[in-house]
Order: sequence, then C-alpha cells, then structure tokens
Amino acid sequence: MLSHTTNFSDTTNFSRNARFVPPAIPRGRADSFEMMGTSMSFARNAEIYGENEPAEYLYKLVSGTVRTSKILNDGRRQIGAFYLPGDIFGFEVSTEHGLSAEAITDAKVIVVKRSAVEALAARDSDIARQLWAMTGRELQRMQEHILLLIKSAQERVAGFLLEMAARIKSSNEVELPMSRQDIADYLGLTIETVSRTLTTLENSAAIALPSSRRIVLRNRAALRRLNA
Amino acid sequence: MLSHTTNFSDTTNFSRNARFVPPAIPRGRADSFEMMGTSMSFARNAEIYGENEPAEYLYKLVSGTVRTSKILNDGRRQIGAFYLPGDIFGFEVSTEHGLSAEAITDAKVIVVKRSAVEALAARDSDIARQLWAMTGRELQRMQEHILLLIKSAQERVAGFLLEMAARIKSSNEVELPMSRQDIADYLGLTIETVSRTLTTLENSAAIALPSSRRIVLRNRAALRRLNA
DNA sequence: CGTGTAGTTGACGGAATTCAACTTACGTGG
DNA sequence: CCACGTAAGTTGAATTCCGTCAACTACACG
Repeated sequence: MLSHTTNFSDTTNFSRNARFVPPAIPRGRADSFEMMGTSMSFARNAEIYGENEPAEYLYKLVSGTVRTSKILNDGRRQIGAFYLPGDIFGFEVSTEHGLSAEAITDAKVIVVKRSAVEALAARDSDIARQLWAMTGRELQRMQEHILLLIKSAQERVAGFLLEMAARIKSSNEVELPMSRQDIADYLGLTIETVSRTLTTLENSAAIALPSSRRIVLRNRAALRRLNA
Repeated sequence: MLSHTTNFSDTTNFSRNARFVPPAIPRGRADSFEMMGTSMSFARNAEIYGENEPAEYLYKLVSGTVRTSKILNDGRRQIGAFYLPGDIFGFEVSTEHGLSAEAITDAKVIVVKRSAVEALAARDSDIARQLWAMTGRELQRMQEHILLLIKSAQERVAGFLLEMAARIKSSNEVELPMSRQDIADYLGLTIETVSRTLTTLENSAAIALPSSRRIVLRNRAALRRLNA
C-alpha cells in the first residue's frame, strides 16, 4: 500500500493546490482536508492501496489520474472508477478496501488518516454531512455505472465520453488520461471493441480523434441520443 | 458488518425491551424501527414510491418481495435490487428517490419517517453507525451487481442464483419470487436468454427446475466455477 | 372450457469477442 | 540522428454469443 512507493516530498504543492477545490465540497472544509494531510506522490502504474488492505486513509487527488480496480480469479479486470484532480477516494464504509487503487499517470495526493476524519465528523456535524454527501455521490456514480453496463457498446462508449467530458470540462476537446484497456475494463468491453466503436463514432462525425488520447466532441446531441 | 449485531434487519426481535439498552449489543434499538413505524400493505405490482419522489420514508420489509427499478427513456428497464423480508429499503442519501420501488408479491412493510430516524441518529451514535453500515452494504451490493454485469450470460445467471440462495437461505431449494422478466432486467439480459441459460444449467446438472420458479442447486461448485 | 399471462424453444441475424496482422508513437542507445 | 525495440492502438476475418421474432407449452382464473 502506501509503503512501497515513491517520494514523499513536495510540500510546495500543498499551498498551491489548497485553492483548487471541487465544486461539490464547500471551500473552507476542503482546505481542512489539506491542512490535516500529508502530500504523497505516486509514479505511473504504482499501487496506492491494494484490495483487502485495511482502509486507513482517505486520499484527495491533487494531480494526475487514479483508477480503482479488482482482478477476478480468471484474470479479467473490472475498473470501478476513475478519479480526477479534486476527487476524494479511498473512501470505504467497511474497514477494508474492496478494490485496489493505482495511479494511471504520475499522481499527487493528499493523505489523511481516516480515524482523524471520523473523529472530526463525530464532533462536527458539518463534516459528517460532507462524508454523507460523498457517499451519496459514490452511490449515484455506481448507479450510473450500472446503467452504462446494460447498454450496447456504442451507448457505453458514448456515455463514457460524455461523462469524462463533463468531469474534465474542457470545452469540447478531452484529453483522456487512461488507456484503451482501462476504458474497456471500465465498460466491460474489449479494447478492440472500444477502438472500433471510436472509429465508428468518428466516421459518423460524432467525434474527432486528433490523436488516440485526444477526443473532440463534435456532436453531443448525437452522443446523447446514443446514450439513450 | 452489521449482520448479526444489527437489529435494524432482525425482525424477530420485536418484543424485546425497547428502553433498556445494553452497551455492547444494542438490541433495543432495532425494535425502535418497528416501534416508530406504521405498518402498510401493498398489493402485487403496486408502486411503493416513484422515481424522483421525495425520499420521506424508510421501509422495512416484513413479508413479500420488493424490487427497485428505473425506466430508461427508450423503454428498457433496469432493476437496481431485490429486497427480501428483513431488508430495509427506500434508503437514499439524496432527498429524492433515484429509482422507484414496487411490490413483486403482496408485501407488508413498516414505514418510518426518515426525518425521525435522522433525528434519532443525530442523538444516538449507535443508530448513526447502523445507518452507516446499511449504506456500506448497499455500496457493496452495487459493486457486486457491477461485477455481475461484465460477465457472460451463464455467469450472470449462476451468480444471481447463488446470491438468491444465500439470501433466502433455504437449504438447496430456492423459491424465486420474481419473474423471468425481473431477473432479465436485473442482469441486463433478455427473458429468452435467462430461460435458455437456466435450461442449459439444468442439462449440465448444475441445477434442477421442479417448477419454473423453484430452483434446486445441485452443484454449487459448478455454479461458482461459472461465476468466475 | 376458453382466455390471459408466464415461460420455453427454435431459427435467424447482428453485435461483440477472439485471434492475428499491422500501424503508430515513443524512448533508448548506437 | 537514425535504427531499433517496445507498448499502445487500429484493423481484418472468423467465430461465438446473445437478441429478435415467432411459435408453442404450461398454468391459473374466470
């Protein structure tokens, strides 16, 4: 888990990113997260925590991208979620992590002891409310993930692109931080199907692909239509 | 988790002391659900609450079976969960229900105002803990649902049967309360595929089908193998 | 006994996977 | 700077799996 990775340093970041607060969490509180925590860095593909390890920490992503995943006994991999800067992850209701977390790109996180947050929450009902809200968003995210998984390949990919575009919220061009394999494992498809579906979408002028990781949403209405 | 200490999910405790609460095993609390609530009955297929309605109540199922579902704009239906006697549902973190709930069979529930429970939880950290644990189980349930949905039809059906058998916990014969359509919408398959898969499993001697709703698990190992 | 609902089965077509070849991007060392 | 090696992504052809459409059976209820 925490142990086997990379340089601890970079306290400079600490103050720089204290203002970078995701919209959902009120500002003053979010800072407290940074105040309490330690900054840590993880190299691309490094494991942040493993499945079944005790869930001792909460992580707030400062930069980079993180995925949570689970390896099934036949080797297939399911990706539970992608986390972007500002997101908080590692959040479990149980004492153990159900999925592992890995850095997709080099990533910087702020780490706080879960027990500390819970102690705070016990005293401060406002913190408690926020934990509650986080859980609610997690439930909602999972529900939407389930809805994606019952659809056709086109619908899944279109839905995924819209989700990412909404989260990254760069006008219409999205730089995907994750590989085709990651996307495939998130959507329950194969890389070939993801790849083919993207070129189909490109041919139908719904998107453009300047490079394999950069995607321009040309026609959101068409994507949303696919998203049914 | 909660499973055996929680009283929220234990219907049999009804008559225990509601006032005296032993510190270690807070039995009396559970009854509080029944104490606070009103009993209500719903006929087969009746709606208990609708999508997007304000989430004013919590429901503890006394008898019967309940499903939560969501209708997509193209008419498809996704079933979020099945609830069996003892289960608590209607539990939302947001102020609105994300899915509707319907009685699959005639059902009896105990209804309590959410605000009352939350008020209680604010004063009694033990109640709060139980709400928390319930949420945790819900998250875990959803995660397992996601895991089902990335698999093949055989794996989904096998996984579903094992899940139901574990929850109904009647030796090896399970009486399914829900229709093939319900199962299909839960698993993201068609009724035909569910039906065919069941007969395939029967032909491979993994299960027996004395009647369409009654299923005998003949070879759990084989089912678990399919469940990968 | 007929009617309606639920479930099963068959034939067929389409969608996604599999296996394989090929292209592109990228870094490293000669 | 280029040649090379590797990892990531794309494309093609064959196959498998699941959905669709339709017919048929089982069963409950009037």
